[in-house]
Amino acid sequence: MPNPTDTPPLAGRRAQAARNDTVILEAARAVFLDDPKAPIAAVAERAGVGISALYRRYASKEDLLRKLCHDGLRRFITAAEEATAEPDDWAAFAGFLERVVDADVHSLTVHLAGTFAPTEEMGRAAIRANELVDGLVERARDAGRLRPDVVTQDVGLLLEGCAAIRVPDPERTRQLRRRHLALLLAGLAQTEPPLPGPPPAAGEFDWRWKRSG
Amino acid sequence: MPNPTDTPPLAGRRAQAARNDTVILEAARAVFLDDPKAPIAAVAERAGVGISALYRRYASKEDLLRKLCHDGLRRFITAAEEATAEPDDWAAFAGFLERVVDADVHSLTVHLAGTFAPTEEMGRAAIRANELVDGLVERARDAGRLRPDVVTQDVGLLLEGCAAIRVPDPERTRQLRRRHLALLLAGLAQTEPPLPGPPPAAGEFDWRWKRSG
DNA sequence: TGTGAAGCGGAACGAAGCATTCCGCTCTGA
DNA sequence: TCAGAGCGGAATGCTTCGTTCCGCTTCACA
Repeated sequence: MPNPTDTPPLAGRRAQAARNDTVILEAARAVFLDDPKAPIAAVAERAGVGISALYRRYASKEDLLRKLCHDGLRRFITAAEEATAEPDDWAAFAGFLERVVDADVHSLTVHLAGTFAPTEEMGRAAIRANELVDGLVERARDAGRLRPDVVTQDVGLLLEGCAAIRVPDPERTRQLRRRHLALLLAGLAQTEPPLPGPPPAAGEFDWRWKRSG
Repeated sequence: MPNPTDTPPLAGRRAQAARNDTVILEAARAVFLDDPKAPIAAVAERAGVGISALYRRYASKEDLLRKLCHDGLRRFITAAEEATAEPDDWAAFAGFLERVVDADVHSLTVHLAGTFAPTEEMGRAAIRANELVDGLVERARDAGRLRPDVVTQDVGLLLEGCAAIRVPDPERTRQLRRRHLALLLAGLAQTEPPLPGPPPAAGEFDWRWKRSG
């Protein structure tokens, strides 16, 4: 095995393989975002590679799905961390939502749930993500910019709503979701009328992660 | 139990069959609402009947789906008509949305789209539905209660967002959707900040109705 | 320049899921 | 009494899909 970090050749078979790594991942992302139940072959086709190029990298479809979801979770956390750095409390909160919607990250983590067995590390990442969102919500609420009857779990619901909006063109999808989000943000900034019903609770969405979905 | 001397027999085989008509329809509604790609057998099981009871009534799965969607469209129109009768412009608009969300009608008409060939009558019904929603939007907007940059197509998007929220318990699902809707309504009643991006256009969602979904 | 194998394309395979059909049974209703 | 409406559910034939396998190409290295 040659050292991968030592003057890596950028052309030839190896380079092509390295390039395929990302091409495949991007294709998988696009395909499963479009249809979480898409066949493996669709990913291969989209990536412009054969099926064996996929199976050389991932032991099974579940493996690929897990990797994809884990990446999505990481992106989610990055978005939350970046937003947290914003000094203005409301801008931090709103900016976070915009980032997540733009990156289409919620679909990745949620619509893929239940199609694979999550790792322990993903569990930890999920907790971390939750803490970050919690912080953003609390800040915005304490600053009086966010309605007081909103809880952290509302954020997930709200992202779900945005993720549901989809048209064939990805860029147009992004625009429409932004429009929807703007509407929600305008509602979140109000204090009246109060939100009806019991607020969503912490474990109320864990069922998603149970197998066979 | 024998029937009193009445012309239509309400007990016996015939009555059971008549009862099955509605039982099957309700089961189908519940099952396909939960999973638009559910197998026919799931409907039969839920209804507590055999498969042949289904095929006696509908020539094919597509037939059943079409009937279900058409019914949903009718419910949608009824909701819009009832809401239109409300004198207060905002209450009419908000009440319409609440009705549709409560009846879970949007999922029926939209998530099933593309799984069957629509009839001409359904096309007419869709136009009628659109006109009704248009009227409700215009009224609320002219009354100054609804933000001026909202268009009729936004309503579909917004219902889509609500329909995306789901938990295993139907009643809890309804509650959470109501909560989400309340947030949206609070946003819809604001005028600032304006909604970003080009508003959704009329034919922008027709692709749903093209086959093979 | 020879060679072992990494990397790959895509056909082949086997399992699963599903719409639809079919067979035989049970009652009904006249 | 009995023809048949109504029905349950196994059987059928097809499609879809995950995964494996085979043989070819190309590169790294001697």
